[in-house]
Amino acid sequence: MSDCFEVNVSSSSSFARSGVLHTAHGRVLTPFFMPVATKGAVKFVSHPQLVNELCVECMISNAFINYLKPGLGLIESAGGLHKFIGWDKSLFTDSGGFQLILDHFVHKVTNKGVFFKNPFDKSIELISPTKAIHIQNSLGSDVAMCLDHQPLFGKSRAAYLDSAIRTIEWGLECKKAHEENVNKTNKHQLLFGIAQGGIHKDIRCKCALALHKIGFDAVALGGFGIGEAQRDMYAIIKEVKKILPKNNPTYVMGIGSPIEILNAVENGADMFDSAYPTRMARHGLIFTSEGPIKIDRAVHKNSFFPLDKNCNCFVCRNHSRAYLHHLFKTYEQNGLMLLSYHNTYFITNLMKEIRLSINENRFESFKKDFEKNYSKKEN
RNA sequence: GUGGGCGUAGCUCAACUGGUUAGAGUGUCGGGUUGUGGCCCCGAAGGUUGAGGGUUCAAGUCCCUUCGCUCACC
Repeated sequence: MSDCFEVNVSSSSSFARSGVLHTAHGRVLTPFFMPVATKGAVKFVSHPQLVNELCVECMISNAFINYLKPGLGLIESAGGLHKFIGWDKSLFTDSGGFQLILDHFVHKVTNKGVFFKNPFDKSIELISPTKAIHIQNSLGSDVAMCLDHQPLFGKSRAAYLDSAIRTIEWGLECKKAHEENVNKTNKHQLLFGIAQGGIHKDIRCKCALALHKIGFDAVALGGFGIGEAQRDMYAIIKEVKKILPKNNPTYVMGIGSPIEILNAVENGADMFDSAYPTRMARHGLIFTSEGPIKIDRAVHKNSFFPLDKNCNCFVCRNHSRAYLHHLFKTYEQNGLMLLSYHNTYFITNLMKEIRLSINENRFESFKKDFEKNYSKKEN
């Protein structure tokens, strides 16, 4: 366990806490949410918007996807992923392990690693845990994630146990590769392990503890948001928190809906990433303080109200639902841009308010008020 | 004017020699979407088969009349 994370304020009535994550590209206040920049860009949200207007301090890219295109050679020539994409703040990379559950990427999985199908030339290639680390070393991200293994939701307990054991074995290999490799572009790259085990508390806890003993900078929780009940996820987060040191930054991977984030924070989560806010924006589902709305619904066609009357983002200050409905229904790209902007603002603003409420020791009441408003369903 | 072709869901089209309750795509209206995908998935509504008459146990389908569109030739 490194000293990359420190807790500042702990809630007196829950596991919620605020703190700071230190990376080679600066400090990130926790709890925070990372927008997903799979190919080095958040879909439909520009870097200037992220930095200047949305105050995003950290995002996550995908090592495997960048490895396929444009390839490591080009990114190394540029001086690493930060320089290639022009991002001077903290940057995580996901190993590509999550793509394990996507049929069109995976040929087969063995103890050696994942045999991926390259979608561009149809070739099959082994991504071993070592290879996954070498790729992320080359990219030079601030935080590299181990290659992990997760079954599809609903598999047997035995399947979850197998994947947890495999994830630990792969974690050992990742740690070894990370220590041996002389990093070209980021000498202070952190390495996080990922605990698996589905909703089985004992498997999760044993997996998390084993990973902790390997000596990662943090143990994250993976494999959520794929079909399990939300209360099961919160229970797992709480159980894992109990057995890991207080200064383990708890990264709950793949989670991004407002209610889930609030409950995860209540149970001790410190960081999140998810394509959910931006993907939902592209699909027309918009977060508002009074619950999610679908902008393509006919009810918004003649509405000159903003998406969210309580939101202070550029879109809500300047545009009506009628306009955004029109852009969305006519496939105008600016519609996707404005909606993605709003959803990203909504989540980053939520995180800001969560941090503030924890620091002022009123997180529970903030959460209660938010949830009450969010379930109004008047939209 | 003469001859041919075509009129079926909002739109584009299916329906073998007449034979269950006229289907599909798209669009419309709902719901889903979480560590690549601008997609995709699920459900619902929507038809006097241009109109009128006839033959038949039975007509979107065959016959007659009529209206509309279209092509060719005068």
